Order: sequence, then C-alpha cells, then structure tokens
Amino acid sequence: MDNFKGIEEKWQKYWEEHENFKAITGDKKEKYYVLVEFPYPSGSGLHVGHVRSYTALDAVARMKRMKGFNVLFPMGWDAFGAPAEQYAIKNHIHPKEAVKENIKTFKKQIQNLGISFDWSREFSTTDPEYYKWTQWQFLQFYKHGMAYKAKKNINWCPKCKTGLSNEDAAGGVCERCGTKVVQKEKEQWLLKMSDYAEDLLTGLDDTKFADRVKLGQINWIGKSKGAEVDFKINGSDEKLTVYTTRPDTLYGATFMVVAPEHPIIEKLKSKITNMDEIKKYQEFAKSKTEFERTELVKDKTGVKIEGITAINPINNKEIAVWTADYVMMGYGTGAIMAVPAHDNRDYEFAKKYGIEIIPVIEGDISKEAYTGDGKYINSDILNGLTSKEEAVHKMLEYLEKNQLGKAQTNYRLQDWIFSRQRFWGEPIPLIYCAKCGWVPVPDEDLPVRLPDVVNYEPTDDGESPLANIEEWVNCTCPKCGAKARRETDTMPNWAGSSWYFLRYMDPHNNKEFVSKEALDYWGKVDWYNGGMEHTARHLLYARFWNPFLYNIGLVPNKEPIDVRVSHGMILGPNGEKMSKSKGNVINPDDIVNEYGADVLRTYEMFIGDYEKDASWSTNGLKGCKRFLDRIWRLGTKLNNKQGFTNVTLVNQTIKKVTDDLQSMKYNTAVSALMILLNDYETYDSVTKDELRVLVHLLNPIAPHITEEINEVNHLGNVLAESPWPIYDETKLTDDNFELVVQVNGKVRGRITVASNITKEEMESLAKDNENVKKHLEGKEIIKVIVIPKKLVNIVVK
RNA sequence: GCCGGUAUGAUGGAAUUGGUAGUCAUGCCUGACUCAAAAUCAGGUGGGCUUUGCCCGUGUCGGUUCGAGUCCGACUACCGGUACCA
Repeated sequence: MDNFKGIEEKWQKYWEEHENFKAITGDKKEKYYVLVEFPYPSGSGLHVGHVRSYTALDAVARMKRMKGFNVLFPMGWDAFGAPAEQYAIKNHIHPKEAVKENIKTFKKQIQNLGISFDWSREFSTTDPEYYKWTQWQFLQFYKHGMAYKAKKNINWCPKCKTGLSNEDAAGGVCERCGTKVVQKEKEQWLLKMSDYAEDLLTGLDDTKFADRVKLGQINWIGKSKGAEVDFKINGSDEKLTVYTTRPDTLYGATFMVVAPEHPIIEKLKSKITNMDEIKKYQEFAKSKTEFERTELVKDKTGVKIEGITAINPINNKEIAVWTADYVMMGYGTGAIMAVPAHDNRDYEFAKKYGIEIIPVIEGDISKEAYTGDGKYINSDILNGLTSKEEAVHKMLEYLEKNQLGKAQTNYRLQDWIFSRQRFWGEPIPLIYCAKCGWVPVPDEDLPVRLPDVVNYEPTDDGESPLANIEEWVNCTCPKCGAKARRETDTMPNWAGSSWYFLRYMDPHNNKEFVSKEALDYWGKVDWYNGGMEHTARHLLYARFWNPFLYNIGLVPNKEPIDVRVSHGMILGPNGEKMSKSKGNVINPDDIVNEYGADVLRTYEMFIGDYEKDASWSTNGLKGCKRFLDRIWRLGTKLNNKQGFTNVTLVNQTIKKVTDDLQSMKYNTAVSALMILLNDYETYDSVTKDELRVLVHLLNPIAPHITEEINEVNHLGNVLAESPWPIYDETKLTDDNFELVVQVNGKVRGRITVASNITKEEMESLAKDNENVKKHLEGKEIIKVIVIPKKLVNIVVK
C-alpha cells in the first residue's frame, strides 16, 4: 500500500459530504458526549501526543456511533495566551492574525488524521461571539458577589509582567516562562473559589474520575481539620489567633511565631522595642522570592519581637513572640503556636535559637520532634491519655467551653486571582466611574472587544497594555453617563476553558451562552480525556465554574463531567520528553506523509498502556504498517463462500475489541486483531464475512484503509454507516480445551479434552497421564484440586 | 519530607483478576525468492542441564495458599505530583 494518500482524502471527503459525524441536538437516539481537551494552537504545530489522545477517543466515538448512539465529539481552540501575544508584539501584527494562521495549520493536520470531529461546532475562545459569553458569565459571578477586587500580595512574573494565580506559579516559577516568581502588591480581581472548597471535595463522589485524578483534586484543595486558639498579648487588649491541627499539644507551646507581614506588628509597634531590627527582617523576607523561601527549608531565620509577650491560654504561661518567614501570611491566620517537641519546623527553630522544649507526649525527641502517638504528660487535663484523637477532642471541648478557641477547618485552596495584566485575553467587562464605582458593562454592549491595534507593550508599572490605549479605555458610565474608564485587566487563560464543553452543545447561539434544550439534552460530558498536567488546575477551575452556574440555575448538573481519564505522554525515541533543544521531536506530518494516517493511528494505539508514558519507536511503527499491508493483501485471497472458518475466534475477537475500546485497552484491541489476521493467513482462502468483520473491528482505529478494503472487495455497506458487529455469547468457547495437570503446583502434563467434561473425568484423565504417573509413583495423594475448564492439581507427599 | 505510580525476555508490552508466565509486536538468528539488496514468505528465539524430560526464572527479602507476576509485611530503585500548609 503506497497510494494511501488518495484513499485518505477520498474517505475524508466522503465523511464530510455525508455528514457522518454530525451530532444532532434533540435526536431520538441516546446521546453520548466524548470530549478531548481542545489544544492551544501553538506555532510549532500538532504533537504526536495529540494524535494519541485524539485517535483514542475517535475510536470510542466511531464505535459508539456504529452502536447507534448520537455522539457529540467536538473540537475547538483555546487560543488566548502569552505565546500568541509575544509573537504578535515581535512582529507588529495583531495576535488574532497569528492565531488564525496557527488554527489553520492545526486544523489541517487534525483533518489529515481523519479524526471524526463534528467540525460544524468548531469555535475558538478568542472569537468575540464566544468570549462575549465568557464575559457574560464573569458578570454573573460579579453580580452574585463572587467576584471582588482586592489589594493582594500576588505572584508576579517579572518577565511576563503579569500576575499569576497560585496554580500558575506552582513551584515558585512562572508556568509559562519558568522565571522566578516574586511577590508584588496589586489590586486584582478575584473569584471566591474558596467558598466552593467543600463542594469541590464532596462533588468528587458524583464523578467517575480515575483515582489518581481524584487524588490530585483532593491534594490541591488541601483540607485540614484543627482549631483556632486565641493567645492574649500581655498588657494589651490585642490577641493573637493561631491555627493548629494539634490543639492537644497546647501545653507544649513554648513560643509563638507570626508571619513577617502579620498586621499585629504594625498595630503594636509602639510597644515593640526592636522595631528597627524587625523592619530589617521584613525587608529581608520580602526580598526573598517564594522560590528561595522554599529552597532554604533547612536554614530557618527569624527575629524575636522584643517588648511584647503572649499568654498561653491553657496554663497562663508567658511566652515569647517571634517573627519568622517559615510562617506564611496566606495560610491559616498567619500566626502559629510553636510546639518544638512535637513539630519538626518548630523543633529546628527552637534548637537554632535556644528556646525551651517541653514534651507533652512521651517519645524520643533527642534528634527531631516526636509526632507520633503516646502517653500525654505535662498536660494537666490531658495527662494519662494515650490517643491523639481523644486528646484533641478533649482539648477542643475545653477550649470551646472556656471561649479560648474553637474547632476550625482550613483549606489550602484560595480564591482564584482572575486578573492578568495582558493584552491577549478576554477584557474584564467592568467600568469604573468616579461616582458609581464599579459598573458592569450592560449585556447588550457585550462583548467588550479587544481593540484592533498593532502596537502595544506590557507596561513596567504592572498595568495591562490596554491601559495605554486611551481611545479604548475612556468611555461613559452606563449608570450615570459621566466620563469613566474601563477595567484594563484581562482574564486568565483558564477562563475560556472553564466552560467550553458547555458551548459545544450549542455553539452558534447568539441569544444565550447555551440553550436550556441543548443543556438538558446533552447533560454531562460522558467521557473527558486530557493530560495529567491539567488534572489539577483546569479540572478544578471547570468544576468550580460549573457548580456556580448550577447554583444560580443556569445548568442542570452540578458536576459537568462523568468520567475523566488521562493519557500518558509520547516521549522521544531516547525516552526523554520531546523538545526542539533535544532534537528528538517527531512531527506527525512526516509520519502521515511517509506511512499514512492509519499506520500512525494504529501504532499510537498499539504503543502500550494508554495511561502510561511511551517512547517513540520507528520499528514499532513499521510493524503496524506491515499489519495493515497484510490485511490489504488478504483481499486477493477471497473465496465465494460465506461464514467463518473459526467461529470461536471471530466471536472472541468481537468481544475483546468491543470491551477493550470501552476500557482504554487499545493496545490489546490491536493485538487481538493481529491474532485474528494471523489465523486467517493460515487458510487457503478467506470469506467476505471474515474480511468484513476484521476491517469493521479495525475501522475505529484505522478508518480510511478499512473503508477502502471494504469497498474495493464489495464486502458490504460503508463501515461508518453500518452497525457495530455483535458476538454470539454461546460461541465464545471451543469444543475442546487444554487441561493442565499439575503435581504439587508444577505443570506435569497437558491434555486436550472436551469442554463438557465432568470434574471426575478431568481428575481420572489427569491421573492417567504418563508423565503425571511418574510423579505420583510411590507418593501418597493428599488431595486433588479440580478447576473446571482449566486445571487439575494433585497434591502428594 | 509527604502523596501517588511503576518495576515481567534483547526491546515495547500481555496475562481470563489467585490457576499453563512471556499473547501480540519489535529486534536478532536460520532458510526460501533474488546476480544482489529491499520487500515478502517459512522456521527459531527467557536462562541452564545429564533434553521422551528436569531445574531456575516476573526489582530484593520474608509470609499466606494445593497454587502468587497477581494477596499480605518489610525494603530498594526509578518516575510523577506537591511542599516550611502549622
């Protein structure tokens, strides 16, 4: 087969003309919604990794259609973001032009693969018709008090000159460019995602996400149960509230630590006698990036705040207050009670600065803090207890009764910083009026379009490039008509992707973001595939966005996604991640040109466990080419007979492929088809039925060549328009099977016997076997285990 | 550090979920076709031995079981996520 190019184009055209893959909203057939994460159309084109997941879900979509489902399998573009903006700045063009070019390339590449997307539903997050509704939904957040502006110490990327969410700044470096993130105080729009922390956690029960995906969500939300305890400041009305997960160790608190930014320092500065030293320390802490703060884990620093002390509420002991940057302002209350005997960080700090260590639980604290269970000592009301659970409970009861503190749950998940100081994003549709304050842009004026300018640069003072475009910024207040200014921040990249799967249901609606009919009909995404790298952030944002829409009555389901799976990466031939600098990039276009789309698709399905990483192998690719060529040649061996030579194998293969495609075991599905082909090749000739079932089962994976084989050999109707093969439950097993005989668990004989044989017959046949007899000679049979249709194990002494 | 995951021939990987370890493919070896090569086809291919057969073998050590790649306990290595989260 070397004329695959013509064949591929031919069938791609056929499918398009016959609208084989069109999803119809409201159709009587049962719906099935298959979704792959839409790509960011980068300048470097499609990656072989895209081919893997698109083919995998294409196979599912194609099979489901043949099984009679109304399948929604859409594709679009997530095209806002930094690379397009950088490119545009450099070349003095509008980013929308760069995006248009990239989308064109991507689309052509994907179409060349024959993926069965319903292209009539295509859109880009950068289309004003789309981002109109992203803006509209932001205003719903705003109108329901879920969006607010606040002065925040935010993660700031000095290179991109923009603020980043915690999620974007994971590891202390900018997700986009890898630059160290610094802290900068700025007014930012935030969405109250923290309100949904518990919902996001419990909502997981309503999904069928893979365990590793669920766990990623749980870790990110970071729920912890503990207590808030109030410590009085000696000789003052002020108190210091701490958050602790170990209220049971309260008797062991020998000092307190507040974050350098903690407001109590400013409040009590008149009492503090070493303010200069503390100011210096605050500067020092601020100058450190988040990254350095975490790098210096081993070397703790801090300053004792002189002039003030605190009172431990449980025993009225006077203890010192320190400030140290190992306590973060952003978590809990920004202040801790330090229990060096039972917390490793406090232990290190206390050792370094010579602070008293009092154990309240028996255990070895000679080298590090003891964090395990044990007998409580030095703890008055807790003395003698041995279980942490009990001690925590008793302490909480005491604290609440005496109004010294209360039980408190904390989440690592914080509000979503929703502002970006960038040009290429959805403008935040709010207007600032000196008289009326923040005023939403009226619905009828949406979308707030990005201006059509060619020159803009990020500003050094941290404002969005939009701020310099006066004719865009200046406007009138929708409320009072006075002169006003637009918000110049834009939304983060994750905004558009938080609801795109809803838009696919009704992509051309210009009256609503999605019609209720479409929402009711399509419901949840049945099967969502994406990369592991998006399971924390994107999935969390989408799952936050959707329950909000649900709570205000706009969507019918709280959880938008039923099953979420993630594919493994395709690595370079050397086992490393593909990258230009390593020179190990495989371009899918080259493979399609040399081997054809079907070979590439088949190979990527055969490469290994779908959920695991796999290295590219050109030899493996060639093997798949051989496989398809051999099927093609089978067409020359057709006879005029009907039916199947090996009925059992055919039925087994139908079952295997059907099951495997539904459970992402694409590699064994291909292998089953290879086994079937190997069997066919031992025949002198094959029937049309035999060839037809083989190409039919392979069709979801290699759609072009199978349609062509089907057509040129007149095997039957166009495969894409034919019902999926069904197997006969009664014909899955042979008349015979190989009985394995073991003696003491070791295989000593194999006998081919009839399938309907009784257990007794199995046992006597087993004992009759020549080789088995040898091993039984002179031994006493203790027992015999008979597993029907499998084996007999004779235990001897 | 913590939380996950993985470990099977020369290689990618199978294994009915406790029942024949190594399906399938790649690579390699041998042969056929060819002047030759490629392509194709046929056969072989875990290690060892005293080869009708036997012993060993799924990261290491131990356990449960008639029977363990699969279950349990301890460990090692690699990969991924996350991190002064109190």
